Amino acid sequence: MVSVKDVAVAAGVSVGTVSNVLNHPDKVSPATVQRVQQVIAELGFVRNDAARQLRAGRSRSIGLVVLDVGNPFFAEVARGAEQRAAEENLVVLLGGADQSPERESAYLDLFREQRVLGVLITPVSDDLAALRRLDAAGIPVILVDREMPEESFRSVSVDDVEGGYLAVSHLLERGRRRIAVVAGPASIPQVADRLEGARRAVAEHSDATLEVIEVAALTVLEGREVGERIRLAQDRPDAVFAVNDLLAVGVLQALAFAGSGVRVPEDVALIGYDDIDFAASTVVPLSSIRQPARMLGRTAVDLLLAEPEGAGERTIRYRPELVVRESTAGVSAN
Amino acid sequence: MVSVKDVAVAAGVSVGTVSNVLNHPDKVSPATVQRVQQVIAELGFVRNDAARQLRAGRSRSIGLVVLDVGNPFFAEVARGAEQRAAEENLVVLLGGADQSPERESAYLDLFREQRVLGVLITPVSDDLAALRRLDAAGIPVILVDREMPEESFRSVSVDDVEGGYLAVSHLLERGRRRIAVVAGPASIPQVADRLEGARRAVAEHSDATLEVIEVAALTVLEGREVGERIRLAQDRPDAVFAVNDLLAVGVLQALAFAGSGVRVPEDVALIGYDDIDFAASTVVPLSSIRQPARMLGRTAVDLLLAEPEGAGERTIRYRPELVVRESTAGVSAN
DNA sequence: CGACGGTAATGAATCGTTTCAAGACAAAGT
DNA sequence: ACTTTGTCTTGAAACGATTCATTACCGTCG
Repeated sequence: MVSVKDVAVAAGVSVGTVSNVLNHPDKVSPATVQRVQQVIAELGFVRNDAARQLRAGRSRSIGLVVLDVGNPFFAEVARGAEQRAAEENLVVLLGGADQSPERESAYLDLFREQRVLGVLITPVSDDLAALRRLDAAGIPVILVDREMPEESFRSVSVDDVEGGYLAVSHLLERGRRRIAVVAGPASIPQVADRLEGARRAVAEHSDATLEVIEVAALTVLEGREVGERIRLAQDRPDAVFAVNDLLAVGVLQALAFAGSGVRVPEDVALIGYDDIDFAASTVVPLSSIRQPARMLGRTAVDLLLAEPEGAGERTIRYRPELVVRESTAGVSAN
Repeated sequence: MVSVKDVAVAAGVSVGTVSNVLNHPDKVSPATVQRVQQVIAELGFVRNDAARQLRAGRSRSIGLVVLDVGNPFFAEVARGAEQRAAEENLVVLLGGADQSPERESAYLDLFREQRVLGVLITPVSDDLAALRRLDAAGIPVILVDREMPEESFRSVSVDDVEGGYLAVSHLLERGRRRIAVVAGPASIPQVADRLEGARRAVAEHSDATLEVIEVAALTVLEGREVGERIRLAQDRPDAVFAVNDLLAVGVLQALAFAGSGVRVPEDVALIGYDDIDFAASTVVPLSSIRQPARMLGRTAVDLLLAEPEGAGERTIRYRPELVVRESTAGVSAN
């Protein structure tokens, strides 16, 4: 494997000069730059990043740990982070925790060994020890889509309480009163917050009721099962708020097939959360709460790169946005 | 930041011994191991992977470049690769090319600088120069979901010609004769092969016709537009084969909404490709061609890790499998 | 009692790059 | 002619972990 030394010899210059051609071409005479680059091309020299990092003391990469790579929302977040990082000539190491604290922790260890510039993470576990340890070791931690007011971590998130409130208020405005919320495990803070928002909206209408249906995972399949139960229920709700679009899509499939006897939105209105690309194009296009996913990724990188001390915001919170489509369209059922 | 040296001093041993505790604990007396590990814990020492790599000459990571991280099929492939890699204490660097040759090439450069153990890739471009260069530089390249008989790269793939044949044969068996194929850009080899398979199946029935509808990208949105056109067409086909599930879902949405005047599968049968999780739970559950996505990822890693010379297979080809659901169910329309 | 074998521990050399103080050289100024 | 200024280039040190030849030590055996 070709090293700077080989290049130096072949070009008849010192290793220092080769390095300068690579990193500070302005410090080297044009003729020399030319010659060295020629040799580099001929020999097919490629920098050894390990050596470079070793010298530099830190890497040029950022670690990103998300709950689930398969979830389009997080795929979007990752895209945003990558784009922003690329602009700074940095690289994103992407890890999917698949909801498992073990995998999350494995990635954190890895990132530590890699001396990443920082870690962007949507934590699964509530075990913050690992994160604090990173922080203490000088590796900044940025929380993504999660906030912890009492902690010192910087974060970029979307107001989930407001999102939940928006969703359910919208249903109420449409005249719905018997609201069901399909919620994932309450241990997930995003879920808890959206539920809280839903409760607040319902509290504003004395004649409205709220039923919470808890599921084990935020997947299409779980949503489908819940939808099935709703379809067959005696006292069917007239509106459903699913705390994530995957769940909503599942519910929709159970309700909206021909001959189900239930019409969406006429009989049951449905709203999801995240506004994944797919939501815009389900059978009955799905109303949803949009989160600026890509922006979340970009901003997380911004936050990481900002001067660590003082200056910028430490916590950025975006506001979610209601997107109305057919699944909640039409006049009130009442 | 704590280094082996610091640990050595604190534990009253030499750096060599600390290293041995880390890598060959059997060579060190139990008492010393104990003491050193204690100190490591106290000081919060974490190996610097850059230094380790530099010395070792190669890294412990594998590069994976896929067409699109957002596509559930590739998310699955990545999962498989990660699992297998983890078993060998290796790590997968995941890069999404987003269909862009530039991004693909950027990742390859990065992986080269990282001295990855090998690169698993589903190439976007036909420009193999970069891949050959990698190979020449001693970084093995494994093609994923793609095959190039005339090239020397090892590969793991699924027989796309057979898949296309299976799909369309199934439609023909159901009595359909006017087949439309919704195909992505023909420049994508997977697409071309599936189309080829479709042609072969049609050729076996003299009374069957095949219409090819080419789209620019393999997305739900594109599928939807095509579906719209099909719905309104004068001489509507009685069956549609979409070369990927995202397209199929799009087509389905344009056809299968209440009041569209078209029933699936009665009027138009529909089959997709990939059998993504989502396919099983669309409004009209989607028939599809299943590919062992996770296995593809696992096997790619296996291939990479196998003895480079001689011995094992160089090319592994899986067979796709027909999965019948409602979108092609029911008796023949004829 | 001395040689031997085996186990533990050592410390210098090494990987490939970047940095930086110092040197070489030429052009410009006095 | 001699200093000054500035531009290029050099070569050695440093980053942190691993390796390996060497040394130290202790108990055994002849």
